[in-house]
Amino acid sequence: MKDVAEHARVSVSTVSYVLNDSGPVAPERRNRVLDAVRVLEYSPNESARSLKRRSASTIGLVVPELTNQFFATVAEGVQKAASARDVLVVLCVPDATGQPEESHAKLLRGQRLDGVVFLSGTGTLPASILELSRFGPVVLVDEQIPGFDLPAVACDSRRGAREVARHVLDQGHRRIAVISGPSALWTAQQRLAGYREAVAGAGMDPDEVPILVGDYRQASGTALADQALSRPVAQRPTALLCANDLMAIGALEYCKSAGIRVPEDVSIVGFDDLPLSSLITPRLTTVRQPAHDMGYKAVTALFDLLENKESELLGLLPTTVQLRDSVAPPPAGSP
Amino acid sequence: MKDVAEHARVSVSTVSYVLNDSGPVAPERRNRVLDAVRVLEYSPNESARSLKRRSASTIGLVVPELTNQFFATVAEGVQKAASARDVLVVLCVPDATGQPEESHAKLLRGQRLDGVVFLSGTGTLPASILELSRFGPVVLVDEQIPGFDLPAVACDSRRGAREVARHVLDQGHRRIAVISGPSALWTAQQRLAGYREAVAGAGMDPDEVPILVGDYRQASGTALADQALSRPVAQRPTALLCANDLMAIGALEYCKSAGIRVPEDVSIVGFDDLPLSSLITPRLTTVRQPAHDMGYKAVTALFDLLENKESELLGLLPTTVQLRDSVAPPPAGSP
DNA sequence: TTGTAGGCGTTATCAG
DNA sequence: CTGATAACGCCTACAA
Repeated sequence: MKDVAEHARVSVSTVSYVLNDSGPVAPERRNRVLDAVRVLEYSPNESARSLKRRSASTIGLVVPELTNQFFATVAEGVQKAASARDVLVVLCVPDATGQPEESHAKLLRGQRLDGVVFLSGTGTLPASILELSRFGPVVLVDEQIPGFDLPAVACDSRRGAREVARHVLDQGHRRIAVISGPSALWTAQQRLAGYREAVAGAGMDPDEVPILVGDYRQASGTALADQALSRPVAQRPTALLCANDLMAIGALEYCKSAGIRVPEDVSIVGFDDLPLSSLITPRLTTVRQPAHDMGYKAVTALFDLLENKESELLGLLPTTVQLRDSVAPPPAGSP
Repeated sequence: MKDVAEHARVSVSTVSYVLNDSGPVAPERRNRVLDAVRVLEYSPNESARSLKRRSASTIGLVVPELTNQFFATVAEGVQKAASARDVLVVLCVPDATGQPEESHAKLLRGQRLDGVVFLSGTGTLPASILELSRFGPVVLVDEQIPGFDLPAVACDSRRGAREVARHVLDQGHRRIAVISGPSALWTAQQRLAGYREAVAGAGMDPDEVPILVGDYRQASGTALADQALSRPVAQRPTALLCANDLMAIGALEYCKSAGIRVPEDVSIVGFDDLPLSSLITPRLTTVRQPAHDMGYKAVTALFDLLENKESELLGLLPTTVQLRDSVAPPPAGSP
């Protein structure tokens, strides 16, 4: 920067004024500065800037795994929103082993990050998030922590679950099983609640619907489908409500290997609308979440927070049921 | 830091010595410092550190899109390798619109990033990469720029392509078409070369194999499959060699909609082994690339570069053919 | 073994 | 409108 100042025959402060237009500069000298910048290919040292401004123009994105396309989509939304503000996004994939408490908190403590977008997804411990939020603003995506209202951007899982369940019930299904997500997760609770509402709405007793608790991963869908469907045909559920697509796909795999036809013998629905869900056979009936939007909005909310703007982004984003091929009326002869 | 020094009744330099063990400190005073750190929850300001050390302990990861699982997997490898070194990863998804030259170069210029791992994938302009590499070390993943040997971590696409093509030929296929990737891309060239080698190896003339050039995206697979297969059955290819899985999936979609059975009427192979490729029906025969490894190795190479270690990671990583259901012998009666 | 002081590249304050 | 100058928080000779 000193070089630029010399080259332009002005003082460093003038250079600074020009670069941030933070002060009045005579047009002629401003041009001299701009020229010098170009000639010398100067660009300001961002570390020094952060040091002085006490802000890093960088946010963190905590995500359990990128290979899950839902997370990847949210991440893209986050990235877009951040780069629209000229802010960098640091990718944090918490190590499965080890104390998340520490590793997360370290992120914000060094002041390299101004805030964090937290995608808890497969059930990180609330403790580690709370710890993190002591050191700076944190916005949760797709999850909430009941009792601690951290700012969160989520969507109306409950409504989506209710609607997709209603669709299944409307087809005539009465023997239904739920493959739920980890019960500690808000989304899993919401979806379950939605399913139960629909069941109640159809005049059935929600308590009679078997709930199998999975972990949102494909393998658990397979295992639980086995568990749900391994019984005499007359008692076997004719529809499986899966709390996410990955488990639904696992269930589909199970059915394929067990010779159970979908949707002829059993209907299956998922939740998330992963891109691959419309590629598999049968195409999965599911609930679309605005994943990209959620990421984008989370960043917006984070910046509002950083500027004390008190933006309550608490309104839930809408979900939309995607009707596809994995649902059909129950086989003839089932009650 | 001054606070810590006061609390521990030592000088700031002692604190610094302790924190980096960059100087001898009496055990008793060291403990006092460590205590103070804990009590005050002190952690060093990383911006100041970077400023002084002229290195940010941060690398950039440029990736065309995260929703592509191949990229996501590489990204996870990058993340792992970086966090093993306590280095942050900044996610850069170049804006489709706008000058990549500028936006990329900006990354390294501000010295917030020590280096960049560049995942060119769907064909970013070499110019923008070259521009970037003027300002700091850049390691390419999965691509090379012929003529400019930038350090690159890639895998042996050519061999994989040759082997999978040979498998198809071994099944008896003789009317074959290739759905290739963008001809500017090294991977596309390599794969095409591999296919041609296999064809020549089977005693056929490679120049008689029709080459349809796609863009590695699903839609182009669909369109080109249409083009390749819309002809009298007697002349229609019995096998499609697709240069990546996405296009193979597109081709599969086309076949499904056109009532062409895979693999009974036409065999299809892909390249990449995306997780979803074994989920679709029929399960796709394809070539696995060590995506995670490539990401990991790229970071290793980048750090070697940063330390002038001259690590030539030019050895190509191995690929492995995944035999699955989308290939069968050609229909009876085809030459 | 410990402390003091200077500087890393910017920005902001305050005289001119 | 412009230019010295003092921080920002840390590291590191160098001196004690």
